[in-house]
Amino acid sequence: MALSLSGDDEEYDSDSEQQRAANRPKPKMATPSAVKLPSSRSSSGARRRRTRCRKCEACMRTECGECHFCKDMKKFGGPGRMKQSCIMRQCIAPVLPHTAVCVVCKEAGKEDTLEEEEDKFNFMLMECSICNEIVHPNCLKVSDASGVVNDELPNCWECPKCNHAGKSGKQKRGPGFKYASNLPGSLLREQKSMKEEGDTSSSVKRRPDREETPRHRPEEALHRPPPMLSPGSIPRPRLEDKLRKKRKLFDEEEEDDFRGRKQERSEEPCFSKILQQIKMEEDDAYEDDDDDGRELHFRGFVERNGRLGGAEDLADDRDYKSDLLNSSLKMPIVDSDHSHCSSPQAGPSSEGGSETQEKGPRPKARRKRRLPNKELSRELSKALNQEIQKTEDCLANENRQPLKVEPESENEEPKRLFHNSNDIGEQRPHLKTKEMNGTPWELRHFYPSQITPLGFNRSTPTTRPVPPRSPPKCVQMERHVIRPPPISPPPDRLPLKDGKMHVLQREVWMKIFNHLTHQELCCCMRVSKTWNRWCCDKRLWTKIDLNRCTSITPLMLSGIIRRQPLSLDLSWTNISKKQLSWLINRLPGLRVLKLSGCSWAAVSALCTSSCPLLRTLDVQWVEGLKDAQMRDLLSPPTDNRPGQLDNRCKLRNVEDLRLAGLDITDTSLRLIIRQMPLLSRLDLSYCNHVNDQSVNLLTAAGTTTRDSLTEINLSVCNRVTDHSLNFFKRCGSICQIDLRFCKQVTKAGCERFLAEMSVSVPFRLKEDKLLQKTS
DNA sequence: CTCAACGTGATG
DNA sequence: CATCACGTTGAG
Repeated sequence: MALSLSGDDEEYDSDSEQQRAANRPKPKMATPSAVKLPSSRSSSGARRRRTRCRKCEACMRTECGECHFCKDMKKFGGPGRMKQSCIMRQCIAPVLPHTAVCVVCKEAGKEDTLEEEEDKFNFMLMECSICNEIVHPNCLKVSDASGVVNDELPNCWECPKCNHAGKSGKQKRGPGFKYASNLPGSLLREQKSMKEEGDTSSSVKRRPDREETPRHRPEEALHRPPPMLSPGSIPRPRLEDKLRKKRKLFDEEEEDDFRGRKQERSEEPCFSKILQQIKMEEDDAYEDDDDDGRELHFRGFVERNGRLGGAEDLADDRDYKSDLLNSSLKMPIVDSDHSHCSSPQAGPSSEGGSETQEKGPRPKARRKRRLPNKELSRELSKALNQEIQKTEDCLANENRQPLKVEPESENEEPKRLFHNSNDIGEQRPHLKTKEMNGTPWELRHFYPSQITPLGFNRSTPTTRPVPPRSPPKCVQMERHVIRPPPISPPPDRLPLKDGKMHVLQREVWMKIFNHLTHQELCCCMRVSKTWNRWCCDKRLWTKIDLNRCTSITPLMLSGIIRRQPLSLDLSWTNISKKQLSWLINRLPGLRVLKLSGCSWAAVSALCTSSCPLLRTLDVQWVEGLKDAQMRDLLSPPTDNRPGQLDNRCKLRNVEDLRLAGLDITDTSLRLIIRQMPLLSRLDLSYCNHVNDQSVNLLTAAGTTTRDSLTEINLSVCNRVTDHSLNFFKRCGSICQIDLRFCKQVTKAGCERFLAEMSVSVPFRLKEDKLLQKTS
């Protein structure tokens, strides 16, 4: 990244001067801001500036070249005045600098030298978010005053001193204190927070963040369920039933579990035997959960406290899959590389103090979740939001549909429904369909059932889910920490109750976990902190299927990122462009992406994001995806400054392309032929514009598809005739030609093809008009 | 040393 | 408030 463009210096200087002359009459920054500290944090001297972790998704990414800050950079031709990191590269877990030392013993963090989690914590450097002091917890001889570990930032806590002094939250926190979740790199909104309502101390800190942004609730839009999805694969429960169903997912007990105390967790039937043995990292396991995984807790809390009417419904509308994923999101922050993991934790921290008390003797520090200090990287957040908003706006325009969308009013609606709740509202996916404004949009995509005669195991058309309205104002997008997926997450062995270690090593457990379904994995993740961590191993989540999931929530998105799947199925979901874009940018290794039935608005995220490793792209039945859109999808990035961006097709490595049901013509096919040299499987079924000429193109001399194509699906392409079969004879690698339900293809034609091919490449008719190479 | 970019003050 | 600007810190 450190592209050195020193040659620009002169230009920079002069430019800078000019600019200053123009914009800043008085360069009066006499005071070096980084040195002179505001009085508010004079208590303990200068803060150490944090630095990139270099490991998180964001850090691993390259500069987008498009954001505000990138554009400012000299290497992108900007003046270089702002000196800010690319918004997509904002580290989500900034660490203390290597040079940081304990104020007491003057030594660096020593956690690496220790095995025991607890030791690790005691010997790692912790920076107080209030007084900024950096110490080894062990060096503080305060016995029972507990520090409050901040989950959002590695090595960050409220030290016992400050915590004890009763300082709280923002008031005491230095103004510049940066929380990871504030970073644009983690732009998802948080879904935590209900429990925080009862959290006296923290509510002080957190409420403001919420209250400052009560106006729009992007989530409500996101959670709005699409109209009646009724695919066979996933029964769509009635709202009232969903909660129950969802519970079934894990176990009947779960519910009680969550309603009640988490200690009962070990009752989960599926593993109860083992569980008894496992050292309950109990409170940890749960409370450790990352913010985004707290919905269930949250519900428990709400119910327990009886504060919010209607809390019962909270999860009711949650989609089956969203529940699955969300619950599985309950990952302790500890799975990040930063090992404050060892730190003991408590959950909802000071909820009326009950938590802490109940727990009896606790380790020194509790964990507390905090809402990000919004003030802090506000700028960056906004930068990102604006970028996003910009694209969304453009998109909205370009996709202007007959019916108008009224995001504002849409977003208001839920508020009335859930008065109490900024927070609740966002947790509820369930505005009733009718509240969705009856947008014709979804209706227009009601494909007649007859169009799905084939037993594709692919998505078949149904009603489209309603796309989430993009939040009218991005400002409200709160941040959500996403931590990189753990790689072989420690520890190596499972701690048992008696202090011993389980005989099986992690990798053996992993083999076992490998046999579990995702549901079961989610179940396991609630067992203990260790299991939680292990079960989030991305090896266990290579494929994530959210097909027809009515509501893609931020929690799910972050869960996906953490698991870094190779294959992601978002078909027939209402994912938004913003969400998809966000995802893609964070899934650099994605191989398979299924977006069938999504809106072009969403799919267009692919135009601006790059997924170089994508092998399979399924965009069948994507609303509004026609030639023009296909062009956008396939054209190289528009910003082609030399040496800056890859000017090859973003989808150049796609081997399997599914375009069923699209109104595309040969124009698109030409592009595809040119841009996807590796294309091997092509699904053009239900493409009414596809005809013999299209096949001619695909198989023409000089095209790569001629040799690369192995399977082609032209079923229900009524303009394709027997003549196409002649073209296929030129295909060197073709193994399967699906012409089922092509009215103009005759059985005789197929048989003629078989006969003629039999000399060189024997084919057979697997089904009527389905030709397949034998052997 | 250079480069990146954090954190915060100044400005509009 | 949002945005710009920049001294300085931190990494290499």
